[in-house]
Amino acid sequence: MMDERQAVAAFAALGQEHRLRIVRALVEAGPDGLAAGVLAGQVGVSGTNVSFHLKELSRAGLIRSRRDGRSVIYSAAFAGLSGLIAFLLRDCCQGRPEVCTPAVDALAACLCPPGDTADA
Amino acid sequence: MMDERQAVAAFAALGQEHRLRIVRALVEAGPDGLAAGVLAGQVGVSGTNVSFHLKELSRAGLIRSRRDGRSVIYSAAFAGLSGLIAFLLRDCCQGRPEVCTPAVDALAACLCPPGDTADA
DNA sequence: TCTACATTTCAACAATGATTGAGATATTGC
DNA sequence: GCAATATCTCAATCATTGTTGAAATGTAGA
Repeated sequence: MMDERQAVAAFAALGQEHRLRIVRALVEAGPDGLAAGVLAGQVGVSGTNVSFHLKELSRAGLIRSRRDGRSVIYSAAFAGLSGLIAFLLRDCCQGRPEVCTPAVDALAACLCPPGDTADA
Repeated sequence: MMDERQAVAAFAALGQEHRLRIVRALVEAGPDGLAAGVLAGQVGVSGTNVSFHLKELSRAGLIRSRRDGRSVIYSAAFAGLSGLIAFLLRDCCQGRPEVCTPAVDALAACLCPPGDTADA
């Protein structure tokens, strides 16, 4: 369960043009992810700069990385994204929990495939 | 449909301890909303400061306000929140659109009661 | 091992954002 | 109109954050 501190860090991470583009590119790319250099080109920033932003996003628990040859491949941490949404919308369902709760759960299930845990 | 500029502004607005607390309090409060003074007490900041943050959140389209007597009542802009989530997750459903798309739509429908439009 | 490639670390600067207190505006009841 | 309440605007200060270039690290192939 995500706490306030984590949620603030995650939203702040997304509240930056280049980082939001990175996350969206990774969400779109799916579990296969993208190399740091590819992301730099796609987002339009230098290698140094993309590395800075990727580190921020990792600290916020929104992306994860794995090394593949000389490249580092980044991918979206779907559990982190799902937890963030759940945190924001917790207790949002006054009088209509029968609609909202299943929707949040369905979204979490969709975003978070088996084996993808919240801890990155 | 929310664009990148709006989404960055909205995430940046949520990426601040006091503002995130304000939004969560308003989400929890539901459509009735809360007065600025009540929010200041609940979040733990001065009146001057809560006013600054409320303005930021309004600019980001995440809250709306109405005057009631000498108080100004703020409430969550559920359409804005829903649009933000949809923006973040657009194209998130490689191979499984049958799961993800309905979940996003259901959440939007839950958050956005009839008559609550995105432009605030 | 040597060279090329991919990414990260580091230090410095510029830009942006949060907080505060004093004063201004708007609303209500006497 | 006057006093009290609620909120907002403004200017100044302080802290955080984004960007850049140079140098360091790690990896693959000749």
